Amino acid sequence: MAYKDALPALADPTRRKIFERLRHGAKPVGVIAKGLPVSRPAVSQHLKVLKEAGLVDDRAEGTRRVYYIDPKGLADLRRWLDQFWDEALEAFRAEVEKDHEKK
Amino acid sequence: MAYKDALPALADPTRRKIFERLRHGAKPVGVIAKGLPVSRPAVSQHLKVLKEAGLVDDRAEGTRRVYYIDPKGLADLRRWLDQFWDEALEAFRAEVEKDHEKK
DNA sequence: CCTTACGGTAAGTTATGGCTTACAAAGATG
DNA sequence: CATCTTTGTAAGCCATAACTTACCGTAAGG
Repeated sequence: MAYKDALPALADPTRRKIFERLRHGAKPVGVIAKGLPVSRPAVSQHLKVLKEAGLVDDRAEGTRRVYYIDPKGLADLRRWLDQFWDEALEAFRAEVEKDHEKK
Repeated sequence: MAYKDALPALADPTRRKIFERLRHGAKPVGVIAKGLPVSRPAVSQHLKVLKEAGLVDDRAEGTRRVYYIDPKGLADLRRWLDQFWDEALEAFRAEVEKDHEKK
């Protein structure tokens, strides 16, 4: 069910940048925001969306909040995609078949 | 590169319904629209977005346009996701490690 | 032909979502 | 304890995206 949240979450370019920045490891909000073309509060809001989608999680570290990728959301997305993949490919083969018949 | 179009395309719930309706085979616009809570022109607009994202393709059949899933867009999305998956999982393991150290 | 069925496009409206600035809370540091 | 750092939240603004109705082109069929 969570892919319904993950897809909109990853649809936004800025949010994708944030997400991709965490690919190699955890980072506090300030570090994530540094270099991005939006304000730090904007980054906080994006992180909230990503968290609600199960794509990231965070942990307190003093006054900082360290964010890292949560595989849960990614796994849900993969599951949905894979389930689709087989059926869609099969249907596509049938389509190509029809196309060739026409000629 | 096309995953950047595929993600926003699949982020919309109505568009996902349309896409999922084509999972098992091709359908003309009218059939797709039937049962959906939006007007037929809206469906046409959604199909255009899906097509530009490489997620569907269409073929003329008399006065009808038959739409079907194009594996191309789906494949791009899978590739992006898989590439992410390995690195993210590794980073997550390091995270859990740190968590346990704290205790 | 004339009409009917089908679907794309244009124009306009409205809701949503991403951004900003301002503010508040909570831990570190002297 | 005062202050500084780091972050989340609130309120408001604005662009965009999803929808509607109206219209047009095109193929089928009497």
